Amino acid sequence: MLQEIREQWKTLIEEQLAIYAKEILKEDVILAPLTIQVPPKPELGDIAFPLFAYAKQFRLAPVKIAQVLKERIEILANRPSGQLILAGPYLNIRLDFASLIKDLKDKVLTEKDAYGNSNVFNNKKVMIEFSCPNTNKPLHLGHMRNDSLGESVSSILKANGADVQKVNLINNRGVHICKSMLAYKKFGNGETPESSNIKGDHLVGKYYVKFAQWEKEDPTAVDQAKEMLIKWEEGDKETIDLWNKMNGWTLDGLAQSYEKTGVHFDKYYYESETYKLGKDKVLKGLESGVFYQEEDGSVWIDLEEINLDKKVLLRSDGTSLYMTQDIGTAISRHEDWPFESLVYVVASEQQYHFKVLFYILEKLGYSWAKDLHHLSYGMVNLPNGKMKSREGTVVDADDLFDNLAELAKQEIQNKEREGLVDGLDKTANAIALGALNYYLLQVDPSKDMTFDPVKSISFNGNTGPYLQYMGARISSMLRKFEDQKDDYLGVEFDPSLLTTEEERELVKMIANFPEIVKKAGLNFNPSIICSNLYDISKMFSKWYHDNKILMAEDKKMVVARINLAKMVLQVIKNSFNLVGISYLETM
RNA sequence: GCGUUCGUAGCUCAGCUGGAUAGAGCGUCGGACUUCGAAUCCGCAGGUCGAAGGUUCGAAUCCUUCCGAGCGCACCA
Repeated sequence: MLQEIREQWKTLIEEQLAIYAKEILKEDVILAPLTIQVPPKPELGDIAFPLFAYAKQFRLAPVKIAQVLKERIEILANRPSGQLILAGPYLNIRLDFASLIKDLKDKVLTEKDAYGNSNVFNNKKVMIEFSCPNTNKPLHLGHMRNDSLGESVSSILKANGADVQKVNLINNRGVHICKSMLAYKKFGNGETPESSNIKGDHLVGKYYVKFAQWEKEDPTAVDQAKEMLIKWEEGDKETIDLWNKMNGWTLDGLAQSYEKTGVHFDKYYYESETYKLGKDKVLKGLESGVFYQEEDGSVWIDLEEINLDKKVLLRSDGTSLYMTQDIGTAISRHEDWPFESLVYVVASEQQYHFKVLFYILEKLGYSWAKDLHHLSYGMVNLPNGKMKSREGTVVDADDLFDNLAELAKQEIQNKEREGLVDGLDKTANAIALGALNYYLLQVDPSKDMTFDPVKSISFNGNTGPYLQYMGARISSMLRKFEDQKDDYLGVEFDPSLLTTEEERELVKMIANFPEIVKKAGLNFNPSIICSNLYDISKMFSKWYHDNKILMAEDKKMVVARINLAKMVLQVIKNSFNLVGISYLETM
């Protein structure tokens, strides 16, 4: 809506510029397209068109160009709504708010949860892979950033009209899996999650750590793990049974973590099921000459064409590697669901891997290799550096979540709101999750971020709970209004009453929301939604603080402001859905 | 060494497809609740946007070089 008005003005001014140019220069010239901006201060209008770019061609000061354009446009009968403002070298527009608000209210309150959605992806089939845990240890903070991003980007793509399929890949085979199995076999004494009362994924993780200790004492440990992998690939019954048992424990534990953090998938893939296809494809590629074999039997690809070295695809003992199975996984995915785009949400440390993977698939002749995309996100670091499992500095996902939920619970109790809230634990969990998702998503995905376990997650300021609190306050106010609804029968909505600076800013933000959703979708970037969400919440908060809404003296004013609050709430709720924050009516 | 990403306030981050005076939050200090929810709001202080050149009417934003940091370049995943 706002976008249409901008474009209309842009077109009109460009037309006038062209006419003006022809008068001065006596010939047709190509003019640079007009740029659209937002003025830095409200009194300068709502849309800005800088005219510097034309000064040279016109041989006139931009201030003069602006003046002439303004005079000429003002006498035109047919022009878009709004008023022209001269601001030096800028030609600005002040929007006609009354008509904008009227249309906006109808649109937002009719479309409701769908307000802001677009169809820029035009039903495109997009598969998105994220999470991808190993079955040898529990989830940590790094996985949480991955999960938050995966869920959020999926929601954002759906809101932009994509047909999204969320997939997970369980990394359940490989030497690292054998390590925890071997340690369990040696030191486990038949311990189970039930007997030890340890969550399955944590129990398996315990033996992965144990392996690392044992490895230091026994130099044959790694070789033993490799032997186990060979046995596993041969289908040795004892090995497979142990593998099944321990994987089951881990997957149970992961399922619980996913449930708590609101992570869901349409389909699960398992490396154990895809690596064989990968192996076949590598051997076929060897036959067709895409790959080559060393004397020891290992299979390689030469990456000289893309200025890289060479990469091993099958070990000399014939077992598969990470790359081998990823080739198989991609191929079987395209067979299962012929995607038009496949997005891998994987940390930036694997950029090399994906560059090579995409190249290999292209060399193997898959035309869809060009539709593969690595959504690379930055590392989550701790104040003193990287998380290291060996140094015990890994932030465990379950612990972190539980601590946050506990803090939220205490906060509710401190405020003596336990009885007012819709379930203490339920609300505390929703607050914890909102805090976590917002914290992880507000940073540009491509950038590394620092997480301070002590200070990072607060419930005040630019945080998830702040946003939830704004939602709850609006919700509370609207409930009160509904209770007194009879007092307002027949009072019409009058948009011309919304004239304060905050009200105008709120209207603009509401009107601009669809653009924000679009931008977040095209850039695969939830942080755009986050900063917009904070901006509108903060603006609402200031407005609410300085103005009476439900308590306004005049009934018409109450109705006008309540409707604006409704629109703000709708945008906040729709934003919440895109970044994994629960909307709470009370908190 | 090669590749790649990044350097913005004490800390954590916006702003980066060039435009008007570079913004938030946290932290410090100070103010605002008999009034729609104070998990709130307001104010003070805090910046040679890593450095130097270049392109441009205009550079935090684009280009080059340098300095500094992260990540990668495994028969690990």
